[in-house]
Amino acid sequence: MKIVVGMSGGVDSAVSALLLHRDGHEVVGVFMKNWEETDEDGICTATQDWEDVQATCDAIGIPYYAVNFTREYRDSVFSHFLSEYQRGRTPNPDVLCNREIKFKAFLDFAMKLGADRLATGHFARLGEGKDGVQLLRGVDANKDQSYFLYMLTQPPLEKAMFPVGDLTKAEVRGIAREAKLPVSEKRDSTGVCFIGERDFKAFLKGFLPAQPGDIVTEDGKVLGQHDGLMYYTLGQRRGLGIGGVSEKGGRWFVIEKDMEGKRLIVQQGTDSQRLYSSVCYADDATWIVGAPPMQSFDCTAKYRYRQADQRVHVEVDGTHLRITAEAPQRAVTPGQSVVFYDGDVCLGGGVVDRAD
RNA sequence: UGGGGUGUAGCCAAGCGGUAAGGCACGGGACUUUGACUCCCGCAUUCGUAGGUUCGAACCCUGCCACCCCAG
Repeated sequence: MKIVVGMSGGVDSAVSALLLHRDGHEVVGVFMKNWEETDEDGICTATQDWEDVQATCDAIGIPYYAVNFTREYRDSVFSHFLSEYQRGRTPNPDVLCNREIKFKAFLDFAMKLGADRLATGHFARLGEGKDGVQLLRGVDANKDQSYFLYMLTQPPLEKAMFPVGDLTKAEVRGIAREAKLPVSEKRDSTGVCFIGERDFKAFLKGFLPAQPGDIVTEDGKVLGQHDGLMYYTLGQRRGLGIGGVSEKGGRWFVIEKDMEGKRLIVQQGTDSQRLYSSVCYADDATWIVGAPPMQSFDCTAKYRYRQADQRVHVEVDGTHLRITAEAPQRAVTPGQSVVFYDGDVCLGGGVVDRAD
């Protein structure tokens, strides 16, 4: 088979390419550059990553290319990301990036190159179910990335391959080390995909102008000033700059954003009941096999990446969902994705609109 | 300017003669392909200020300054 491997410059995709090459496939490494800016230090991290991809492909002995989807990324991921923040919500750009870029624009590109499949270094697995291809959690529970792939549907999944999905991170590093891949010891990357780690608030400020307002308690007492509601998210505590207000001495958390009044509402203490909710409503529901298991069903869910599985009941109404959690959930945040699982099978998910 | 009170890090706040608790904030790190949460580490040679008493004071005494309260 001819397989295009999306190479990020990291170990996971490098080992993915290596394993497929060893299996005798015709492998082509392709690097995506989707963000043009340099980081705070003025260094274009993409340059280093591209060099790592070249060195890795040379070490494996496969050809490589670089493609640029900067425009597509900006138009179908970043613009939405900004408009969501503008609305005071907290989007997850990476779930969109997977659907719109890696498994759409990039997949199309791979197909044009004549590839049969597109492989990536995601820690997730694919399975065969009676309703089609299943998306499964990666074997390494600690690194499972199926959460970020929940928006994928059958067409892209039929072309996808996740070679490291049934390996642990330690095994991946071990393979890279044995094969003497140049990136075997490279540090795992975090931060928004393609944009990377950076001072998030400062980054947003570069796109969304400051709109100051009051930081107030539930009963309206003004505790301080904030520079823009969009820079904060529910459940957040750092960056508020308020302390020692009362002898209680607890930490303050954001419990609500009053967009009209430009007020950031905070509450003291970790036990703030206002931060918890059992019922939430989500939109834009998507399902791996194209449809929900039933119109109403029980399963487990993650309200954010890496959260422990939560028992929930889901009621489906078109693309709208009503989700009831068995245990109250902390800081269910509009814009974030709720992703459903049945055991190791990722069913799909939706985007939180509001929580009660 | 009569009386009373208080002045400890950015904010709360312990300390009451023996050589500066704690919390919040903040900074750094860990964790992490979103944003958060969480965890770890750091954070006053100095206690409004100037003197004095004492082997030794943030704690005792005196002057001054600032703020608060009650009287005017």
